[in-house]
Amino acid sequence: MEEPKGLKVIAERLNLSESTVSRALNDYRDISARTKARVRDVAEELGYEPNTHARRLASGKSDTIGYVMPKQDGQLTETFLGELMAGMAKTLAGCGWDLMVLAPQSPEDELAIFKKIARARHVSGLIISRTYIDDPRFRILQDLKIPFVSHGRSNESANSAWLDVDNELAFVEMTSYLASLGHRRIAHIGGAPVYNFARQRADGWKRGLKDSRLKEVAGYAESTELSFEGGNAAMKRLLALDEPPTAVCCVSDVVAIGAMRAIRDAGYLPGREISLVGYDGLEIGSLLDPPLTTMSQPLQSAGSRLAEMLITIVEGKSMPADNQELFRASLVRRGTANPPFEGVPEGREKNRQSINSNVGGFES
Amino acid sequence: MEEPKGLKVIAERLNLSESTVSRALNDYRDISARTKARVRDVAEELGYEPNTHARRLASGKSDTIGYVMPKQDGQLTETFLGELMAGMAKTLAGCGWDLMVLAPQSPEDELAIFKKIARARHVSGLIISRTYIDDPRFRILQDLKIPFVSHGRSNESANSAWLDVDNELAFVEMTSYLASLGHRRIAHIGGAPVYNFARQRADGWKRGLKDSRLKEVAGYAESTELSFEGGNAAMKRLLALDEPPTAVCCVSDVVAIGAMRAIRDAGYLPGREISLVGYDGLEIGSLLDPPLTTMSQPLQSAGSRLAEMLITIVEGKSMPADNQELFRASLVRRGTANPPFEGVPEGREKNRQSINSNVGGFES
DNA sequence: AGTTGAACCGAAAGCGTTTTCGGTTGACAC
DNA sequence: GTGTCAACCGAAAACGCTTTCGGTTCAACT
Repeated sequence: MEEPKGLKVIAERLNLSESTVSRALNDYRDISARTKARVRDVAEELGYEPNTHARRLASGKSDTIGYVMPKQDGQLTETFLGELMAGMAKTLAGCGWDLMVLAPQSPEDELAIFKKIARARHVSGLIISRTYIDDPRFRILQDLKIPFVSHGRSNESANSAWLDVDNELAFVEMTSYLASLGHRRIAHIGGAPVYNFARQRADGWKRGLKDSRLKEVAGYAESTELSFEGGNAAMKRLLALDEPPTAVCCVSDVVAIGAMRAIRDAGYLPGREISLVGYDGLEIGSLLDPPLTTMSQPLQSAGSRLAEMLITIVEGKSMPADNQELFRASLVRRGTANPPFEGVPEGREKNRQSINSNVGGFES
Repeated sequence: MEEPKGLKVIAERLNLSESTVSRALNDYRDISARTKARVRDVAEELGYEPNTHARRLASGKSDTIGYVMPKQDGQLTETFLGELMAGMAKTLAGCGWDLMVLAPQSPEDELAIFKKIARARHVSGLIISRTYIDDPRFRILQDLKIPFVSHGRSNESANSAWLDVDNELAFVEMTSYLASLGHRRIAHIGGAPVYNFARQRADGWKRGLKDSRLKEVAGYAESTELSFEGGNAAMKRLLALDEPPTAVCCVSDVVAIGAMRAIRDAGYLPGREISLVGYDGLEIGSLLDPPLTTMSQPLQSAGSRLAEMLITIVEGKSMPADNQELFRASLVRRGTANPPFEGVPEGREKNRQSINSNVGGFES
């Protein structure tokens, strides 16, 4: 009853040897075109599919890369995971590679996983994300000789492969944009300084200020956790200053949304008394009132590119250090960044309420 | 230079045969405890890690399950992917299994993937999500004899394994809750009727009406796409009715947020003139003003459970039909569901603005 | 003393590929 | 005719593990 599979049957069918069939299928060039065609036909007809494990055992390759999921510390921050992984899986599948998900439960667990991979080699490369300024994983992976590319840079990433968004540039642009609108008191709500992107963004803000010949006011550099509450609390601190800022660059959309809340609670309107720009390009930002101005980063394509880079590295076609790419974020103008407020009488509030709102108006 | 690995070295070290070592490591019971201990010690010392491919080839098992990603049709809907996959990966890793991501680009592509898996058997089971009322995948997978469990039911799921949230019950509760607040005109904004969950939720709404002895008003059953715009448009249609509803059950949080917008644009306040309940428990809902009342569903645990179920099925320890589980969603009371509006004079709007707001007030 | 049967271990046959190393052709030139 | 060189293909050895099938030993029971 069990229909025998494998190279064997197709070899017997054609009076060829298994090795010939194998090479025909793999397009070796010492097999005649005619034979290749015959083999392929029969393979097709039989619905032959090579046994992955046998192939990988024999060839010593695993054709599999792993994605190390960042620790789950919130719901919103993971919005990008789906897109990123879809991008990776898509291009990997195109090359016949597999995507394996690794979800370490702790740093020790992560290390154990790395070590296991280094020995078993059933995964030939890794993609890591959420990099720290000083990220031990870079050294560990290099020492273990596990090919990898990181989504985000680090102090340790000089010789390794990475794909990053130019966070600094994004925040330079963001800051300059606010300055060009006329703002002179521009603050920054940043993330925990262990994250590399947090540093980059803070640096960008500083450079942006400098470019616009603005001085960094004391107390304008806030740092907080990447959450709604964090943004909320940081904004409150900014509002409590003697001279509160008129515009704020936020390290993420979620933080910006928290900040919006604080602004509202203080009796102001985000985008009017205080302008605000977020980062991430979360779709949800466009549903707010007013819709959140933000910088959006490419995600699907990042996943796709990460996969491509890793494949060429694993296959030895390029060196890690030759695979370093910077993507650009782009400004999404919505409703929370406007010229500085000019003390319009209270009565006009109603008219400004839907300022720059980009969501469809009421029709009927 | 190449340090030889494998069972061989550890066998030689102990003057044992490879087969004995293998069985010792796999805890066969015809190996003495003493031998097992010795073997384990040496294995430990050498940092031995079995070759996954060889093991899988020899044993005929793959210890891998695949997760079929839903088509990417939006950003927000994928919020749950990260959590779900983390849950799966976590429990799989606990059993030494791997999680592989499959991202079909089209229905045909999906079918091709299924066929390939059926032949190559390098993945021993699948988890699918986003089920349709009539979902061809159930039959296909059964015909191909690929073990699977679905996250969500279907008309075809009677004999297969699934894990679902009791969508109907959730919407019964949601509707009853609104009725208990005093609402008598309760509408529903549902999703595309191809999705099984959309039907279940609509059914729940209807049953909830009946339970509360309310009649289904003509025009109160809206159906729309699962997006902000969809919810927005549907709500507008409801508002245009001669007798608009005083409360609306929304098929998802995103749809509810769109509906909120329409309510605002019509000059009303969500949760005052018109109450609203969403579904999904998205964290972002709590950041809105007023914060969105919603039903939240478990996600991490769902992923975890899905994985567990699939493993027992793949290992033949239980039948698919014996693995059908219903989770419950729970009501998250926030600010958009309140007793019907009693025509309070316009002036009081300011006071009601932050009704039931659950976000921290202004302190300083 | 012979039989039985645990308890423990080794030999060897796979598992389904890839890949190395030759071997056999036939053509073509010398 | 002998040599040479492509062009094709087969035999067989890996790859590193699992698992079946026996074989030996030794205690315990007739």
